[in-house]
Amino acid sequence: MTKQVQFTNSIRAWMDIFMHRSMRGWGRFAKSTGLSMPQFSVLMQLHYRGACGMSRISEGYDITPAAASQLVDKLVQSGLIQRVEDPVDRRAKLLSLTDKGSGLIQQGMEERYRWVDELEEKLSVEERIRISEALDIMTHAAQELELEPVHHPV
Amino acid sequence: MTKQVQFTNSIRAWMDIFMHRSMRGWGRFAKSTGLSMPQFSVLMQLHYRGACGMSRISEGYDITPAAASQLVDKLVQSGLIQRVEDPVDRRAKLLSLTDKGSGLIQQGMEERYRWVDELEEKLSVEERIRISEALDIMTHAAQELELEPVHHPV
DNA sequence: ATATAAAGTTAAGCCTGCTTAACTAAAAAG
DNA sequence: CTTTTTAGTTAAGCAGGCTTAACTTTATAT
Repeated sequence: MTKQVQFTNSIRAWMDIFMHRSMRGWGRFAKSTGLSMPQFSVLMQLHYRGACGMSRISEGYDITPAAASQLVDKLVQSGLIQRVEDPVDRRAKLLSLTDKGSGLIQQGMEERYRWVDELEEKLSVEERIRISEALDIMTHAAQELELEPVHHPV
Repeated sequence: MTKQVQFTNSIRAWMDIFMHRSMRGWGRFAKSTGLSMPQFSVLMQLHYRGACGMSRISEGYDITPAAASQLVDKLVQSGLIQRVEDPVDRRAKLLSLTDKGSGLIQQGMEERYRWVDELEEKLSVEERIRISEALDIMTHAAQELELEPVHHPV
C-alpha cells in the first residue's frame, strides 16, 4: 500500500466514524431542544460565520428570502436570535445570536466533546501527543483552505 | 499549557472545523437529491448500522412506529430501500438499502471526501504519514468505544 | 386454547417549512 | 428627481413529518 493510499484510507475511516457520530449527536440534540433542523442550522450558521443579514441565510441554505424571514422570525420569538436594523443600510437586518442562543449551541458542543473525552481515555500519553500534533497540522491546513477562493462550492 | 489541555484544545479545534464542514455538506447534498433530512437520515442509518426492522428506525430517531412506517414507505416507493418480511418473525420487516440507495450514500461520501483530498494537497509527505498514523490510532480507539456498553447514550 | 404482547400499518389532524405573489421601504442608477 | 434595484416582509397554499387512535397479523405466555 503506497503512502498516498494509506493517508486516504486513514482519513476516510476516521471521517466515517466521526461524521456518523456527530451527525446523530447534533440531530438528537436539536430534537431535545425542541427546535427543528432548519431552525437549528440557522443558529449554527450564525455561530460559525458570525452575524449577517437575511440574504446570507437564504443563500446559505438555498431557500427563498421569504422562507428565511419566517424561519428567523420564530427564532427571534424564541429569544435565540437578535434582529436589528443595519445602521449602514437601513433596508437590511443584522442577525446575531443572543446569549441564550449562543449558550444553546455551546451546550451542544459540550455534548459532542464528551465523546472524544471518552476516546481520549483510551489513549496513552504518547499517543495523545502525536494525535494532538497531527490534528493541529490538519486544522491549520483546513483554515488555509477556508480562506482560498472556493473551486467546488460544497 | 499541559499536555492534557493541549490534546483537548487540538481535538476541539479540529472538530469545530470538521463538523461544520461535513454538516453543511451533507445538508446540501440531501437537498440536492430531493430527499428531506429525515428521509436521508434513515438511509444513513441503514448504511452505517446495516439492515434492521422498523422498530429500530423509530427508536433510532425517537419517533413513533407510525412515523417510521410512513417515512420508510416513501423511501421504498423511491426505490432506495427494500422492505421484506423477516422470515424469522413474520410480524417484522427487514429494511435494507437497495443498490440505488447505497449508491446515493456513496456519492454523498465521495463529495465529503473531496474536501479532505484538497486538504491533503496542502500537506508534506512527512505530515501525511504522521497524520495517517494518528488517525489510525483514533479510529481504532473509537471502534473499541463503539463496542462497549453505552454509558451516555448520545 | 385463550389471552396478551409485539411489530407494523392506516387514517385524521396538526404544525412547520417552503414556494409564489404582492407588497413596503431604502439605496443606487440614470 | 425619477427609475430601478435591493432587502426584507406578509399572506395563501401545498407538501412533509409527526402524533394519536384504531386496526391487523404474528408471536409469546399462561
